[in-house]
Amino acid sequence: MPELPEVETAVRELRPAILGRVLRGAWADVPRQLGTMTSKELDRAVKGQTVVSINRRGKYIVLTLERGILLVHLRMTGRLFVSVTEKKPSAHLHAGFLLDDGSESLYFRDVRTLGTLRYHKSEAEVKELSALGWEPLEVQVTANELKPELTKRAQAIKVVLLDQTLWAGVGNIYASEACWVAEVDPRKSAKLLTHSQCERICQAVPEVLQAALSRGGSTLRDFMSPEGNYGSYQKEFRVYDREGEECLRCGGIIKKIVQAQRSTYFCAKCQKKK
DNA sequence: CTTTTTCCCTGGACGC
DNA sequence: TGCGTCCAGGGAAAAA
Repeated sequence: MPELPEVETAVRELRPAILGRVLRGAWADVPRQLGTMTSKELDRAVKGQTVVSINRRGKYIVLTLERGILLVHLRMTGRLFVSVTEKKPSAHLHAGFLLDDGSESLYFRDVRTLGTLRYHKSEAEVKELSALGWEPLEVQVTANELKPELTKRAQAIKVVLLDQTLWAGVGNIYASEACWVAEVDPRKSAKLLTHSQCERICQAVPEVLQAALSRGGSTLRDFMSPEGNYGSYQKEFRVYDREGEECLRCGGIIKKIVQAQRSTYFCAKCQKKK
């Protein structure tokens, strides 16, 4: 569930909690989450390094250390938080980083263990980051810039919005919401969008993400920020998770369909403005 | 090359 | 109540 607003919320709360602190060691108990590195190698790699900065790129959390970076992706159920070091890690804790004198740890909890935790010696070598597209809240993309990108793609616009190489950080919830705000049919082939529709998509994507961020993100099932807060933007969803309910703009009934194996919610009555 | 499908994983909801 | 099935969805890998 964590998309850009949820990841940004996590980074903002984590920043004052871990900036400048020294990592004294690390452990992780799901090898798959570390990629090719073992828990022992991770421990050796981070030991003694200070956290220089913590930022977000797309849905990735980038922890910059003195001699490397730690790349964390929360995927569906991942959560980072700082807490008193536990003698015996409780349920669903899958990685931990001892801080300073060891009395506190930065923990990674992940029920479904789909999240990833990767250490790299430098940011330059990380292809996951270099492949990412525009940062929606940092660059205001214009229709003239978007149009040629969409012309290359025959997929439905909502599916294209999920492509991290276009806009980084847009996930399933906000892709549906953005299409509603832009009054664009999510099923429409990206390359067929009019100039006006491109303009509205360029407006809607950052607008929806910013609004969600200002509410601390959305909590549908299990998103919880590092400080233990729930997001509240789910109360303002216009289409997502509202199948069968009335459209707030035209009174039509919100439909749920499946696109690229994921749910899409939309109003077939009013999301067709040229 | 691009696009689509599969897979990873657990817990909660639901039908019988 | 208990058991089986489906679903949530991000993104890499495999398949088409």
